[in-house]
Amino acid sequence: MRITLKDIAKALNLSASTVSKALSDSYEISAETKKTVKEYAAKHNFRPNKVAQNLKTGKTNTVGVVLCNISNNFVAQLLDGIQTASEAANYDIIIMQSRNQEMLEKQAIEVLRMRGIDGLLLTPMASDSSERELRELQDDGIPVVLVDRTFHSLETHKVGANNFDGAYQATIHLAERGKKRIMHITGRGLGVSKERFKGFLAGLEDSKLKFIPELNLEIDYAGQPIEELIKENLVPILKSEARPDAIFCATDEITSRTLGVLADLEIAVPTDIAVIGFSNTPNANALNPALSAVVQPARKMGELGFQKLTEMINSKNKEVTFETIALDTELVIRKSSL
Amino acid sequence: MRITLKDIAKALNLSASTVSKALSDSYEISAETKKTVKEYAAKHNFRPNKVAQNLKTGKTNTVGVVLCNISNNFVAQLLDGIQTASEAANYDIIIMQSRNQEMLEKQAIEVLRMRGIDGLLLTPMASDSSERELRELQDDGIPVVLVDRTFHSLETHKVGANNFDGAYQATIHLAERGKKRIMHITGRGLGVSKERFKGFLAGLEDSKLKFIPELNLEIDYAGQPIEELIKENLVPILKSEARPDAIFCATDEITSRTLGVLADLEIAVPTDIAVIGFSNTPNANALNPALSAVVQPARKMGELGFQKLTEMINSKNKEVTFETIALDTELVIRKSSL
DNA sequence: TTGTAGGCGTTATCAT
DNA sequence: ATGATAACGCCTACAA
Repeated sequence: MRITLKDIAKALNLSASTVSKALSDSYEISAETKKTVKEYAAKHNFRPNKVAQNLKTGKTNTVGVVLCNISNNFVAQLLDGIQTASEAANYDIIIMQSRNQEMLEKQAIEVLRMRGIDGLLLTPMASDSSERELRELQDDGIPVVLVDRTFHSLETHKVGANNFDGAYQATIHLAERGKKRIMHITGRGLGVSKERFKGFLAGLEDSKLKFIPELNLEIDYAGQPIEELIKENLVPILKSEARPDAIFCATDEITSRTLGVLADLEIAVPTDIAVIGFSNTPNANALNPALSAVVQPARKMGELGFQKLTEMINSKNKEVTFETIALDTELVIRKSSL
Repeated sequence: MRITLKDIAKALNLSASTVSKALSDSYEISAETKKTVKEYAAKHNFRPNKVAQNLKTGKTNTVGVVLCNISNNFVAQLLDGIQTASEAANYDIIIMQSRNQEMLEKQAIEVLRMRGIDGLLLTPMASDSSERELRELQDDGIPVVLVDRTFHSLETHKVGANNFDGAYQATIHLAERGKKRIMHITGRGLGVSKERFKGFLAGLEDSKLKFIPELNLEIDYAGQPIEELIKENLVPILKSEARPDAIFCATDEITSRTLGVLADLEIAVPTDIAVIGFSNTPNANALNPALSAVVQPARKMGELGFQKLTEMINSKNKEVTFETIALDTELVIRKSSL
């Protein structure tokens, strides 16, 4: 069984407090005692009970991370950045998924709160999701930083990508390649996609292209089989007069799926239709064809978000002015848009 | 600030213990008192402090999950299964990544142990990684279940895939398609790949094909840029007499990367070389070309692993005979191997 | 330099 | 039906 402070104290004929102090290298304790205690502790593989420590000190040295969906490449990379930063700062992180369900998001926040964390990193589902829970957390003195979804209404630091500009650049690129009829596919109700749509429109405008309503497709993510949905919606458009010569996909998931659909339909990309989209897939060049993509600086976003959070944790009760940071995306041109 | 049991007690002129009992619906408490207490608690948004609860009861209702690398499709799906099962069982899970570093694996286990968990789910890095830490956990009465990497030496329940058979089937498939010179690419030191290699050899043998040593490539995962490594090693082989007419890739990562490399080299798949491999990518049909794959039942594996774990948690001190379960893989034929 | 006592928030036991 | 008390493992004044 696990050994406790008391056990050590008893074994060495010391008091628990002496042992505690010895282990934390208190100046009050003699070198000799420290040595004895530490040796004994090491030998018996003593580990302080964090639960008890937490209860006493109120500090957990742990940051909670609630992500919408770890399977997503972008999110996985974001997490990677968070983890890198947390290791450097010597914090533990507890990861939870909301799986794009607001109930689970709320629940995850609650669990973390009850369990004890020093701060929370969150990619909120919607612009006002879990607001109450988040405010309560803040009222308890636990800072929150929002990542990716910077459109959320909570007042705090937010770190995301420059979605407008990413979409703008991709659109300009297509226009420069001579595309005239550019389709836009996005997910319904995703906050980030709003900015991307604006960027798309601005790109069209600056390229003297008109926005074609028939070529604007909004997929409802909630209805499970995305690929089916895309296919159902896309086929009639491709057969119609409105047939596009390029597609801009606003999200990671949609980009890959659209490519899959086009491959299924044996539509040649980019010959028949050029494709570009937001995507952080690490396999862009194994896709059919190699994918031109707007890449988000996911790792950096994670690191920066974490950094902002620890800043807040370590500067309690100071007044801070909150920032919203939009990191630049990168346009990586491969074959699919040429 | 957060409200505590005591606060409620004070406010209602009750004792803390009465409040505690009322909230847990103890039969000792009158309906009326229960009602008052619960209403007050709800109104003031009381949440029991789990840390204190844990300290007292020793139970955490939490399971630790240590995964090697969440970015991997297979692992992400595994996690999905674990999470589904944990939600059903009303357990919280704490996810940590070992990122394929044994030190981080040990550390993650330690953190979880100190923090308090009722059980651990682990995809161990190597066949004897973190053995001491795991045994200690078991000695503390905290059960451990190993997932995916069933070759680990710890005595406990293990849930993985039938790697031998998956590889065997893929190899047989290639042979049936008339392939004679089948290459094998795998990762160095990955435990699961050993079984897969055996299956590959058995498949060759049963197809009356000989194993060609020049067509056996072992990639060292640790050295970062996998794609570069594959390319470096593959190019000379493709130019040589030994040129294969098919490739069997033993891991998810290698499969995607190999496809990317072949695309870069403008080698036509499957015309020039057929490809099949272990892969759980959700974008198999967006790849170039649509990928034939050995798919692992990742979600099921996660669910089953979690289930085994809760079984152990709830049947403490009973003697159990440990099983090692090998779930069947699925061979999904698409274009790349035809 | 070391020890004692009290408390973090909860629950369990034993009174009342 | 309710309350007082102790305890979980640790930390920290304060006392010795």
